[in-house]
Amino acid sequence: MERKTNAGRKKIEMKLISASDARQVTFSKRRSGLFKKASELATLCDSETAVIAFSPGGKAFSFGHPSVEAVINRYDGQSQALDAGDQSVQTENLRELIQRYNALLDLLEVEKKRGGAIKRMGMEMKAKTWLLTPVENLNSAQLQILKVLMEDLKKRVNQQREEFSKKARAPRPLLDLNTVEADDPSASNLSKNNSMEGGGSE
Amino acid sequence: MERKTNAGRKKIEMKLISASDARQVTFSKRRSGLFKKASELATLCDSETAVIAFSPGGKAFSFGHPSVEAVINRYDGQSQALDAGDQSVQTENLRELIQRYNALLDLLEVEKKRGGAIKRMGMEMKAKTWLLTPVENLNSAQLQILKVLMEDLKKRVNQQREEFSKKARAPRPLLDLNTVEADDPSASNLSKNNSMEGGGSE
DNA sequence: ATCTATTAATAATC
DNA sequence: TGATTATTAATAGAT
Repeated sequence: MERKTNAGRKKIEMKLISASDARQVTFSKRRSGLFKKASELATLCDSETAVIAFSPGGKAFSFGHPSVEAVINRYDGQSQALDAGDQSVQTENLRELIQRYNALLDLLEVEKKRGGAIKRMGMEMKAKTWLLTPVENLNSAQLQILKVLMEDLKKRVNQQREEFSKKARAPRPLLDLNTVEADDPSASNLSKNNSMEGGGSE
Repeated sequence: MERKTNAGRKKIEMKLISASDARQVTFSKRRSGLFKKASELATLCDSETAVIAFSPGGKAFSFGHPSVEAVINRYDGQSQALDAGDQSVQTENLRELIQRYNALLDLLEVEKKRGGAIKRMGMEMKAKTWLLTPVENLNSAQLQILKVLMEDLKKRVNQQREEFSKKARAPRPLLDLNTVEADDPSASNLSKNNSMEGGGSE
């Protein structure tokens, strides 16, 4: 007969687990536990909740209710409605959307001039045709590409934001276009942060 | 002696707690528990972790290691190293960046034409000045705005993408410059409903 | 992956 | 809000 007397659970010190194997195992167990807790919180309290955790191997795991994206959007920008659906505020949203969109257009027009030199470096749009298509009519693949483009720019923006966050937490003015105009020539250097991005194998 | 015997813990059903008071209490308790778990995961496994939860009252609570911002950025910006920093692949990145950026410029130029009518709706850029500033030199507030602009477009893209996904699962084809793929052991969709939104005082 | 002995979290109550 | 306590739930260590 086998002895079934396990040592059972023991208390552990709250510090980095040095053994990488054990660390990976613990990560797996606790990740699922954490996600379960998050799920329960969402269920019991109808709370919009999101959890993101990177494994020791660099792989991303996430939980979100109703979705990670939704929670993040709500979190870092009151980006409330804007969705098609709230008939009540549709008009207001439209106005705001137009305003933002135009700002974006102007910004990019300027960037185009700035990038004149870059443009001349031998670039030529490969698929100019679909770029003429209204966003609403793009196919999945095209939208995927467009998404990537957006993320590139967003990333640049976020990096800069982090830099500033360290210095002083911005009051989060959100779309007060009028208030923002003073050119702050406080150029800062990016301080590269992490190393192994591209999804690791788990 | 006084009687200290209370009922103690009991098993509860995993469904929305109808009594708003109890729901708020449960949220508080479980939120702290969730954050503690997240904190432990980060400590034990050196895992970059972030948790965001909105209370029934609509207030946001968050935990992040090393910071919510950092984790989110890494999460939805699985883009390569477009940053200055990786000397090794700098050239490659530059080429790619230029390509993407030009695509973005062209796209938006087109969008500008399309939106001609919109533009005429009485829009005029208020803060054109800072739009001329290189992204690297924008201040925090300006970057915040820029970020919002990016998200608007990204959002539109994502919405469309979802639409297509429903109709026909796209094989996720060409130009997979870098798929932003994160495991989402996503969970259960709860029967969303309960109202009581709106700026709550916590 | 599974299985316990324990520890940790927490529902009910004050 | 904060404690207290009876129980349930999570999980460290071993298989």
